[in-house]
Amino acid sequence: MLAYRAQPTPDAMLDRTFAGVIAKDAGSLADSQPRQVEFYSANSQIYAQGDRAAALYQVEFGVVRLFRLLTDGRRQICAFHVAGEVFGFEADGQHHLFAEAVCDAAVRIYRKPVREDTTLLMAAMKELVRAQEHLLVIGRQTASERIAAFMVDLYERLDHERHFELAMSRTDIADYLGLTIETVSRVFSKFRSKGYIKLHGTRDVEILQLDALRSICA
Amino acid sequence: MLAYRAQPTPDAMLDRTFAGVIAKDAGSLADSQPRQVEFYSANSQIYAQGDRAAALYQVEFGVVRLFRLLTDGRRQICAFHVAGEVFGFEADGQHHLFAEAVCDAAVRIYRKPVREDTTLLMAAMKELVRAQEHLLVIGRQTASERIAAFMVDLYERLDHERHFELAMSRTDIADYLGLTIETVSRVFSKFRSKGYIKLHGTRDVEILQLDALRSICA
DNA sequence: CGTTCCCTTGAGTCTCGTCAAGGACCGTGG
DNA sequence: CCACGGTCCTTGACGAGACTCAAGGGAACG
Repeated sequence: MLAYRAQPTPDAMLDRTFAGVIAKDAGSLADSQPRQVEFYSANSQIYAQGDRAAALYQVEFGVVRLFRLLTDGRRQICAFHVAGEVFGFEADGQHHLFAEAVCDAAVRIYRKPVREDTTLLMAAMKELVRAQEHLLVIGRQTASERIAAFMVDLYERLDHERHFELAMSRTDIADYLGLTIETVSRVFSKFRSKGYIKLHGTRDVEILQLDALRSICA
Repeated sequence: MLAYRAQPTPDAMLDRTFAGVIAKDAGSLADSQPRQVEFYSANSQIYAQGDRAAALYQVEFGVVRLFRLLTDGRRQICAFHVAGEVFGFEADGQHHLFAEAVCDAAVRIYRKPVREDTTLLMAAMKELVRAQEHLLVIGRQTASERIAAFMVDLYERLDHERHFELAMSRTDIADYLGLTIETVSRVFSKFRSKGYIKLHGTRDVEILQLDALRSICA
């Protein structure tokens, strides 16, 4: 039987995706000295959401979970990581996730690793953060919460304009939020009847009560 | 009213996250000549899942959707992208998502952009691909499908060992898959009673019918 | 003016969540 | 060795939220 707690053999580690990449390219991550291995007992915290991010982490043994929290305690784990895998990517100097040891674990820490050309990397990490935040939305939120979050996200991405056109169909919205078009339509109607939004046309939306939508997002 | 279809002003573009990064750092992405802008009419495909990936894309105007498909047609949109945003990241030379224009759109294409030190970038993209695949699981799959996918994923990450220990609690699994612990427990029991798995202890799992689990994943 | 596509609304169903009770496992201490 | 308490897991009954199926409305287009 294979146990996560066991330290993997060097060979096993080389088989693993990230370990392979890193081991084969000793000139980059490995250069980010000082290297350091830290041990974490089960359920102890490695870093918290909001912490300043100044390192990358590679699992030596054990298992690590990355997760986000809603204010009411609902939790969405974005990933489990086993030996060899790298985590701790961030886009703006702070962590957007919590990291904890699932069982006793050791983590190798690469401090200040970002000496590389960061343009692409930053864009990729931005994309990653977006995906992880979206995981929380579709994993742990109700239909109303998802739609409200969607509206607020659009508002913020579109120059804080309260009145905008939806480029996408109800089907697109449903597939984005993990719902059906009927549910999307019903929630739009509910928000309209409550006065949160106004629908000038099916895709022509005006936000009337932004705070109401924000508070629904939880 | 703000319409996605309108071409953004240069100033507006500079405000946007990725555009800002790229415009300010003309020495990197911009060097990846030849640069090229392509137009796509509404609902036309930009690239398909499985296509060889050899470029990055930046939205000039319009909206783009990135999505994955299940064999039965269920679809999960992972992201919408508006003017200035960059997409098309991949981890192993091929696209893991479909990209389509939501409405008429233009996309600037940066071919063969990856001259940078790729170690970190590859790790970040691997993480991104994982998050996007997980989006499909929790956005569009039933409880049984999620658990089956989870078991198969563990099997494949743990050296194809059919007998392994779960490092994580039922609560962790539930939070990872967007379910409750009761539902996780019920599905485990169902799989056990159908002979797909054997539970030597609550966290000591043996896969008996791997093909059955795979076929459940859809 | 008719057709088509997209969206809305309603009725019924079902999956999954909630609440509650009980069982298994484990370390501690007698 | 066994009793005890705590934690984690399982199982059942019930209910709510979202899905399915179906019908109809409305805007765009020829």
